[in-house]
Amino acid sequence: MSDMFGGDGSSGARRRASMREVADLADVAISSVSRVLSGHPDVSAPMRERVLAAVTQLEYEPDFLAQSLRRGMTLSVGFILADISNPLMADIVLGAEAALRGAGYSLLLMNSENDPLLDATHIRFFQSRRVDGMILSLASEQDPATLEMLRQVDVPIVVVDRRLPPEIRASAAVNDHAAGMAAAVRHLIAVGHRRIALITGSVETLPGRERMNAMRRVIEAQSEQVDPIYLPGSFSEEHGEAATRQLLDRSFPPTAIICGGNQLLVGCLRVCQERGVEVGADVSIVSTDDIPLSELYQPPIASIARDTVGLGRTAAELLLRRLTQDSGPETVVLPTVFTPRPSAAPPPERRDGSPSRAG
Amino acid sequence: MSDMFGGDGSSGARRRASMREVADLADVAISSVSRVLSGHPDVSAPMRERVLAAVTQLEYEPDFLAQSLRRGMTLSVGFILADISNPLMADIVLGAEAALRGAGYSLLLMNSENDPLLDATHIRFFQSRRVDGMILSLASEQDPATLEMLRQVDVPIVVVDRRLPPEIRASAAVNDHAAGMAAAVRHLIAVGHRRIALITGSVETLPGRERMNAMRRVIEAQSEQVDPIYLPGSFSEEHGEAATRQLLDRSFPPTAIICGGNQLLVGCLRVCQERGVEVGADVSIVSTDDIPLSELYQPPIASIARDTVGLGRTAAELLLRRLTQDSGPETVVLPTVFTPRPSAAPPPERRDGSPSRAG
DNA sequence: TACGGTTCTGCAACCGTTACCGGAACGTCC
DNA sequence: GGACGTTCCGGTAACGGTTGCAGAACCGTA
Repeated sequence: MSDMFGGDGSSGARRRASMREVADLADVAISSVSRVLSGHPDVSAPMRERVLAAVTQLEYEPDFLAQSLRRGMTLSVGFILADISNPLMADIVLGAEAALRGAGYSLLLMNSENDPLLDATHIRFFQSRRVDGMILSLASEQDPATLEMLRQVDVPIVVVDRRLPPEIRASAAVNDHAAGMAAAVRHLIAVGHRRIALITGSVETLPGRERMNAMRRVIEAQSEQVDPIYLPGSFSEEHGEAATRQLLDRSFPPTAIICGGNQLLVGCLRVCQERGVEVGADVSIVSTDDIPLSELYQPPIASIARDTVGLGRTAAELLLRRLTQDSGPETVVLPTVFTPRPSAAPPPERRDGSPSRAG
Repeated sequence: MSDMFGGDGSSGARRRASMREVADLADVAISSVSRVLSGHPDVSAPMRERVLAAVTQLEYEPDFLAQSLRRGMTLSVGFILADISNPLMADIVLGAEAALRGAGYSLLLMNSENDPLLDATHIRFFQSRRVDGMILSLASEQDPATLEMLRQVDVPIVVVDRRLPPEIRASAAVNDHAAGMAAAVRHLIAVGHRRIALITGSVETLPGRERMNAMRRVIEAQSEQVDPIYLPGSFSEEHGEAATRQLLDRSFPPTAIICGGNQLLVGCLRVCQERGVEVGADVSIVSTDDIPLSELYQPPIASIARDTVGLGRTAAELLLRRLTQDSGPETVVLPTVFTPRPSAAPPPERRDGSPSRAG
């Protein structure tokens, strides 16, 4: 192994050179090396030459760790989300990572597995890692431990699709879930549905709450008599399945189901197929957060979509703004759009106001 | 702001306490605090008491940065992948992150956007960040700049579904793509297909190469006359679309298409729908890397699946083994399984004179 | 009492940088 | 020629920890 060190320098793992060695080789003080590398004006041309020559000869590269310790910033951002395997989250990370990378920051990623306790643990962990900021997609907006932890945080925070008490001073990148949901519900009512179910995730998150409220408001404002069914739970395939089963088991099942999340949709479709319920005929389906499945399914699934990559990018930009300028917390609201597709069709003929499946 | 510091300690962002302050409060030397916290045996019970009391009172938490600098390890792992928004990659990250987190490590994530140049840049960057190890899913196994960079790396490397020259001494977590692909091709031949196309990604990655080679081997070993078409390219929806178009435009289009990647499948299905080509009837389709779409599509898509989360976990475990014990590089091969589904059906009757099994 | 052996604690160096401060060298002007 | 201002550079104290080493205090024993 040791024969690899100080070899011809063309290959093989070499020990990293430190500033000290550069200084010795260039025969200058260590502080001068620092000045040259950080672009300080007080350096003469000849010295800069000598130092840079030594730097290239030794392939010196500054130690980020030491720099961070000294400068008091790490150029890293902590990112917490429930589950990276959710394509929605993955897109958000994709957008955020690219934007942050462009600004010289890197991303520390942790999954909370939808557990508020893990959220709190991770936040504390990021603190001791000295991240310069955090982007959070919390499992719950209401968990006391998490909120208490957040109050202790002394770096800028940006939440994605969440709303936090103002004293936490978090910026927020959110979607206007109400608009898309309202459009979807109005569409369903317009084509004739009178019994509409919403399967959604935790009401302790902004999307869960807003979608439910928006649907409720639309239905209340409507002159016709519409019968809503709300089934909040978790953003998981399991809840999608269980809720759908429960809906189909009712003596008067809904004629339309809105799935508030792509995992819920997967569970819902699985049960529909299992039971031989024909989507777009026996039951209409609307989903949120377009995934390939919604576009390519037969019939294509109507959905309430949004620019998820853009959401991540926006979150990163909000954080960068707090990091570079020291502005206060801001909130950016991005649109959602409802795209009607054949899965949202008129309900089957009613014969007696009872179970609609003609079989 | 300053009124928040040193307040009642119940909330608000406080300045972090340093070891110095803990030592002062407990009236011991700073080194004693360190010993207590790191579980050194040379500490008397009364001193431990005093120190721990001070620690809780000040809510002291050690600075990871300083510890890393001193100890020479950061407990962090760099992870490079092409694109986190690919569910396959996301699952890998999910598995790896959980395993690493369990061992106290955290994940630094960067997307390479399928650009080998970015791979090289990120690797260098991770070096200066002093990560303790790297997990890589490289855009190309053959890019000279990347390989040269990798030779300079002095921490353990694990590649996911890639193979590197032995002098780089990387561990590898790979799938046995050949087995699944061979089973799929044999199945297609058995049900009567004689013109089979493979749309796949870059041959500069292990899955791309292995899938192609496996198909070639099966066809050569076969007694019947089978006509293969290979369309390597990139793992993207665009390539999936373009390749499918090209296939369908042929005067004798293939009766079966194998998509070597979920993004390719999306592109392929999109074009099939666009052209009104009926999957499982006009053309059979097999895909790799099960996603919800393959299971729920009508007809369900036959696929060559694997445990992607397990792949990520395995990669993490391989890395941990190198970090804790200092064993040499190892390779772990995980299975792939072919699941026949209705999308892989016998070919339609031929009119062009070539043999066909009368279904 | 003198001695050796434990057990505990503090000092100080060090990890690799940055930034402040002071001083040397030089030029300029009266 | 002395006072003063620039320009450039080196020394050194941090940043917040860890750890080898030396020494103090205490014990038992001869």
